[in-house]
Amino acid sequence: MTTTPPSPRVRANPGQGLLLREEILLAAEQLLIEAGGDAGLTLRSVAQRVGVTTPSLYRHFPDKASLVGAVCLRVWDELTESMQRAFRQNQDPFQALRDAGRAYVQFGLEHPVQYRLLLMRPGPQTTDGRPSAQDEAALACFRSVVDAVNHCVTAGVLRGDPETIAHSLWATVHGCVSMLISMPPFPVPRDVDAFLDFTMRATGLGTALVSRLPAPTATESALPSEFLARLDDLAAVLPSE
Amino acid sequence: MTTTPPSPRVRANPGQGLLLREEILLAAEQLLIEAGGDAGLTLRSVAQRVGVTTPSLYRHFPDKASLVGAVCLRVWDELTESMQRAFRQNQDPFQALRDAGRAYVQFGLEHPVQYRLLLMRPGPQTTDGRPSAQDEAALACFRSVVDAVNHCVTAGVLRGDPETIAHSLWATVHGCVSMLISMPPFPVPRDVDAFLDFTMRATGLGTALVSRLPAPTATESALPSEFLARLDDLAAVLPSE
DNA sequence: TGTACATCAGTGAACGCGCGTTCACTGATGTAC
DNA sequence: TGTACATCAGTGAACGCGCGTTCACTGATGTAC
Repeated sequence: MTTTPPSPRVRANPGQGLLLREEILLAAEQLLIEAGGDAGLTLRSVAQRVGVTTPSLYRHFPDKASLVGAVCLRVWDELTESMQRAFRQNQDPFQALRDAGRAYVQFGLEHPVQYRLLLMRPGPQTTDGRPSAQDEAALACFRSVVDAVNHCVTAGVLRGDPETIAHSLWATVHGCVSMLISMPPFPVPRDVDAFLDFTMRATGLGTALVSRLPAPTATESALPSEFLARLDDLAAVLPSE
Repeated sequence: MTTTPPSPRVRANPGQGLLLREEILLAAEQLLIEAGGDAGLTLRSVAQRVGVTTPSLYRHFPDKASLVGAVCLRVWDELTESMQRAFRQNQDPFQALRDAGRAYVQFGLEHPVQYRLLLMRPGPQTTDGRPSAQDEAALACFRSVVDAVNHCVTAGVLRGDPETIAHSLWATVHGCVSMLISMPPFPVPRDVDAFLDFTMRATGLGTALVSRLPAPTATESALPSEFLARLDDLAAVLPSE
């Protein structure tokens, strides 16, 4: 956003280092987007964008990984907030889950580089044994989804283990985002909205259905005609607004 | 696999360059796995593993990207083959789709680095305008899924646009794999198999259900109690083996 | 009120590394005459 | 049958680049006396 020109920078007073830290984070995120990922991000470019020399960044972050990590932490908070907004704005817990899913997808499509940074990185980016601040932000985000699923269970819309269901729902929306922003070398859906609506409805209703099936049941093979006939009946019951 | 020791290499005769090309590809894939991705792959390491000097690789591949691309091409073929095996071995088209999905997930979990290379790369890796050999291999893989969906449509199990449905199903299994191999900083499912079974059943049955709903219908908000009651009836119809 | 000092944000120059890639070459082979 | 030659897989040394990071420094500020 704030394209600070490389004007001669006024030196911050002692104790005011946080201001520059803030500017560095903003510039880093912006350049992350331009570079398409952390591999393409350069400390030199961050320093230049802020209007400062490169070693100066080391007053605020011990190394490049920490800088990127700090950006990620901030993005996690934004993602969590946009989902929790959906939770707050819905009375019905199933509807809340659906809107949160949409918020999640929208966030991913609007911030593909950041999304990739949070959720599509190669390995477990652990620096040491215990969870980092970034891990905790991610965990908080996941927990809020588990809570929302739990409300559906309490309301009788879903059944079963909330954490497993949350993982399943997350995997589906993550698959949608991931597929759309990674542009694998085969055709992108002609109608992205139709694709998203279809997938999210199928997952939502399918989860409601499957969570009602006896838990450790053997997997169904073919779908019998009686089942298909009842599916047709069921479709007629759903309200169309 | 074939850990060729750095023994003094016998020079191939003119016209036999393909042998070394084959060895290079094998070594490259192995080192790709060890390095965790193409960013960590080094031409020097490939050459060393094969037992040859680095510039020698340039007799077989114009640059590093081409070498990685050639590995990808091969992996696409393996993935396609493992899914088509599932298609061939099933009479019932819905069951075929389910088994293909399982084969897909299994492939991804067993070859995480390669999977990431094929389906989780940053941008459209187009060198020029027209599709590369890798693009065509990916397209062939996707087409085979569309065909399988089409069989389900013909059999009356699914309804609607096969390509949209294929995208939707692919997104779901891709989400599962992607989530499991990327290890985002929140808890991995306690029981991976239960998670996978649940997700794939929900998607399969949900897709069968939603494909029966009037196509461009408004989205359902809350699930009415009548719908939930019928879901219970429906669950009783499904055969358990 | 003036002065010496500690603090610390930011500087300028450079190090050292590993990488992809290039270049002129070598030498064993199959082939044409 | 012998000889000159074209072919081409592989070599050895090096280039040049951009990167993260380090180091000794500078100089404006607030504060203690």
